[in-house]
Amino acid sequence: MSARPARRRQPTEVRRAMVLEAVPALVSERGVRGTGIRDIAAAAGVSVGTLTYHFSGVREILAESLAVQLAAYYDPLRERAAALAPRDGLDLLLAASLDEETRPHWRLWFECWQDGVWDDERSQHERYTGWHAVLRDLVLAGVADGSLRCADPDGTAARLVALVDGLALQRLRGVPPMSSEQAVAHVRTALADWTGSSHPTGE
Amino acid sequence: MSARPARRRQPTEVRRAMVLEAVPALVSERGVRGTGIRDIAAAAGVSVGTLTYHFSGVREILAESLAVQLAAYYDPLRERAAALAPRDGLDLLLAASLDEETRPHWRLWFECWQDGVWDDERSQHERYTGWHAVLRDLVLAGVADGSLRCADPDGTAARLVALVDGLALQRLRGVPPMSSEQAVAHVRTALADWTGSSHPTGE
Amino acid sequence: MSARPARRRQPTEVRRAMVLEAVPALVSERGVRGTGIRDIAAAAGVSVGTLTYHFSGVREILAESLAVQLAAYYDPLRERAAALAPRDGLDLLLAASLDEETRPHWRLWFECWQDGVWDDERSQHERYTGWHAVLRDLVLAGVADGSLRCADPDGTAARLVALVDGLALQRLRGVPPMSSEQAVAHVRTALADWTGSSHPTGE
Amino acid sequence: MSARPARRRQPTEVRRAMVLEAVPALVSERGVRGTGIRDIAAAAGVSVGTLTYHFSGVREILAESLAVQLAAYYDPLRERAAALAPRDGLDLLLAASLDEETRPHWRLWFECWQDGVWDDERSQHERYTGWHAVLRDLVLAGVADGSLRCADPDGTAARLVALVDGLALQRLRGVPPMSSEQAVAHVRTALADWTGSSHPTGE
DNA sequence: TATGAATGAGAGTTCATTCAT
DNA sequence: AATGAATGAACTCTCATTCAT
Repeated sequence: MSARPARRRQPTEVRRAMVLEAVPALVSERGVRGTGIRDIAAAAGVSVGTLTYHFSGVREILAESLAVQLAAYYDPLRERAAALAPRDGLDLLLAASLDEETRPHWRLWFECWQDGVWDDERSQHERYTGWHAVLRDLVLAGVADGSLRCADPDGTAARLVALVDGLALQRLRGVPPMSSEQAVAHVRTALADWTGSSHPTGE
Repeated sequence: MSARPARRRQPTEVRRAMVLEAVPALVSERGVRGTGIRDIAAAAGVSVGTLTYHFSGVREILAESLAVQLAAYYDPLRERAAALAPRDGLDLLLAASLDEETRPHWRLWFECWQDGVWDDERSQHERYTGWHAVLRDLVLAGVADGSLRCADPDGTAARLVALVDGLALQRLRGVPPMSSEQAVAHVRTALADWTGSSHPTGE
Repeated sequence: MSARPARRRQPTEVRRAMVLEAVPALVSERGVRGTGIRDIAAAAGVSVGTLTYHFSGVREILAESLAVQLAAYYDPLRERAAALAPRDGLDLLLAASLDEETRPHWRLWFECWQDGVWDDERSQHERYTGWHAVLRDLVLAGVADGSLRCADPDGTAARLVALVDGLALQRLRGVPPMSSEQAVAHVRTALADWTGSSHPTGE
Repeated sequence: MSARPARRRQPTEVRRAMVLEAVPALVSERGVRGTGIRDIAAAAGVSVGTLTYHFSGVREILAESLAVQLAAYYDPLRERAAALAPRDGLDLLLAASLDEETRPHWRLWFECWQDGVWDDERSQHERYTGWHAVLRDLVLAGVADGSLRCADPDGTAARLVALVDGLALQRLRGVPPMSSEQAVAHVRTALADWTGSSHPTGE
């Protein structure tokens, strides 16, 4: 509508943040491959030159975007989980990983990983071993306080991570269709089977 | 006269098959994104024109190739499984899905899916509902013959599919590292927990 | 005038030659820096894609063009010189290096050298040590047959090369203006002073 | 308040001079082509905006820088030469043109000329006709005082200029390699041959 | 049926210049 | 006087597709 939004100057950090905000929706819609620097520029309301001024290139934009996105979602979640009893924290984390709103996260995640957006393994390692460690620690804590029973906490955590990944992937794929509720139910069933925990919400 | 003998003329179906044979090795090495029509032409020993003559485009080549590849792997496997007792057939299928040699399959599979190589959902649907149905039927058969105990065969099958997907994905990703043996052990543990089956090989 | 020249197919070597022919005029007019792949495409009457199909990139086009150009000019010249008496051959070579038509050659040469169009030193080395050797051999031959007197043939050749380069550069630069005739006269004067030879044409 | 102290305000002429000082080192290292306005800004410790405020553009910066640079080198040299006997002054000038430290000068010079950094011919004309005139005047003075013998002072000066240019070019090019000493020896040999002067240092 | 030269849109990146602050 | 964010045209190169042969 506006003829020209006029050139608004922003400090680098602000502009970077504004751009990064625009990316996930784009990637969620068109995929990493289909998201060019010109698309990002249009979505962010700036010129391509502005993007390469504030970022080293498309790769950095995507990588940063993903990192920001993941941190924004998981960090508060982890804190909320830490405030709960181990069994409840575990349930919260697993259920939240598969709820309706996480779709863009998973899409971004799988696509970035596949495209090798990260040259270094830092982020990947961080995300995965971090995620795995959080689950394992919660299982251990649950075992310690007697709310969970589990012979092999490390293996259990690995299976939970894989199950969540697989369910998320299937939901992303869309065939066969699986609702968020179904996915969460699946992971809760597995958790119950593996740790003797009954569903906290089912009480 | 010419030093280079003209290429042999082949009926379409023959030529198509010859081309499709050359693709998986290529994709396994360079990925779907890195495999161009020129690469395929060179690997198949034909010209690019020949490819677009026999196929509608690069997408069709990749899609067909994947379908052929998967069928070549899973069809005999299914038959072997069908010849066994349900519990053993189930174990065979799950273990085979994660053994060392399946890496190229998984790579091809994830990449093609991600890149949206299939416009129609036919292949995907076929693969996934087929795969899911096979597992479910085996679980049902095992319950029927008393070798397995399972309240929800459909849900169990869904969880097994997801777990296998997740484990394969993690193996592909490489962080944290997971051996084929570990992956198989994980899925066998889950199977035992969910169906009361003990590992056939562990007897 | 023609709406579209229609797409004419040419064997690679033919097309390459056609493209290479178009380059020197372009570079002579706009310089290496100002000559983009689009300019070359337009001048050669093909699309940019055609250029990158037949060449690995802009660098190769420029490098090849220069090599072809230099060879086309100097090779016959060398042969003609070889057929003459040493003193006359030397004179022919020096005079021809500075005649009117060599301007594009020099332009191409200086610009390509400066822009580092050649990564390898092959071409440079070939051109310069070859050129230097030819002159030196002629001086030596002239000394041998008594038509030239020269204590240091190698040094004399080096000075002649430098003088020709410097004169060509000045003509290219345009300030102060120097005609081809003046340049040739200068190099003949130097030759006479350094070898005791009088001008063959001046007799 | 701010940690980073605001840049000192400077009168235009002061700021211009400060910037121009930073350029030659940059160009000597990265070449004219590789020197962008951002590089200059960084090297001079100012922002890009400051550069375009004080200069009309990058061309002007390079052109000015070259002019300053050349003047700084040659003006004192000319004065020193003027204080000597003509023959010795001539020798000083020629030898100094080719000594080891002049490499950056020549590089700057050739690159700027090639890139057409100067739109006007002012600087070029100044440099070249000035240089030529200085040499010619020294030859004339040498002839007048009997220390040199030369029938055509103007032509001799032209040849000396060309020879120096050619030798400098070859040294810059690096193939075949030529030391500063060799280059100076060549020009002295030529000088001796053309003016009957023996080397002042050889006495 | 087979070829491979030709195409051109689109990719990411560079960079001198502009101009609001 | 000084800044640095913003611009957009121009660059080279990629590549699936087209089509004359």
